[in-house]
Amino acid sequence: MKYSELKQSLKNHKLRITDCRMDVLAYFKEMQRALSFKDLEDKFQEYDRVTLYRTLHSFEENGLLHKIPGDSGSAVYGLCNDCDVESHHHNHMHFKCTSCGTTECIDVPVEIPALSLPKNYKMTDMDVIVNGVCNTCNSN
Amino acid sequence: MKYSELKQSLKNHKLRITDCRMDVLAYFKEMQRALSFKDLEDKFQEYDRVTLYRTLHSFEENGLLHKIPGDSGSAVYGLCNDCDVESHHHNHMHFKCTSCGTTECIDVPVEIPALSLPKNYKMTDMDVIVNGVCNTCNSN
DNA sequence: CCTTAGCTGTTATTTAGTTGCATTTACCCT
DNA sequence: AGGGTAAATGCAACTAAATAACAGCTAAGG
Repeated sequence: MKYSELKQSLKNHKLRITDCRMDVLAYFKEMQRALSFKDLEDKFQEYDRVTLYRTLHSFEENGLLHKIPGDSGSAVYGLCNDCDVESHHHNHMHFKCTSCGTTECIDVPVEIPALSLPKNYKMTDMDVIVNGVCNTCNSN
Repeated sequence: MKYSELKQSLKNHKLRITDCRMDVLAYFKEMQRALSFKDLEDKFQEYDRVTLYRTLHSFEENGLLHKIPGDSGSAVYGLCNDCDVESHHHNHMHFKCTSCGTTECIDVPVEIPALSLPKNYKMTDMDVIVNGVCNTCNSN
């Protein structure tokens, strides 16, 4: 991904251009899968832990990343497609591979079914996590 | 819930009968919602933190509880309906209230749709977390 | 009873995430 | 351009969450 595009992406989300943010964003774009804090910490030893935490938070806050629910303890983040500072909408699925542990965003829209929720419950949105075995692991 | 029933429930899942396990299980049955480690720690100050952790793990391992994915950092557990040591199957939904933060198991089966997963991906199961406002919070 | 596998409490350690503060930097405005 | 300012960074200390090691105790089966 081109430098100028990354820069524009940060600007679009009202974020200042800094080395750390550029590198982290580029890494997300490159990897095309959900990354944990640990992934970043391993990759970017030149940046302070705290800075990486703050980078993740600012990205999440400004609609560049979304936090993906996971029972694994530490949080995992994935790139948003068309979110901005005002509106977050993540109507896609997440696929978690039980073999290699990686999480990916799958471009299958979550169609909200006519849920028969108990009386007086109101749904705003929905997280769907599909567990299984991914492409790469299936091939081995 | 009767003492003898709780006891039988533990036995059915091949777990020894201990004070801690009886109390924790009773609490889950009584509350009828998902509980976090912190909930237990607050409730049962007579038991050591480590023991409570171990109780949760053993319950999970033996099919008495299932871990519910959540982005909130610490894990949340809900009672299983018909699981045992061998087979876990959690085809029900989870409802997380954005207002009070509690998570409940909703007895609506997750009907696995004809997902068009990317090629060579294989699904084993699915977690569905419905976010919204619950009964009690809606009434206030 | 008595034995023993397995549960418990204690302490210590690892891992995850946050806070405060001094310094530096991006970027807006003439 | 270049200067002022709000924001980002690095560092250090701190809180919280989870796990590990080990010695003593107890449930359950004979």
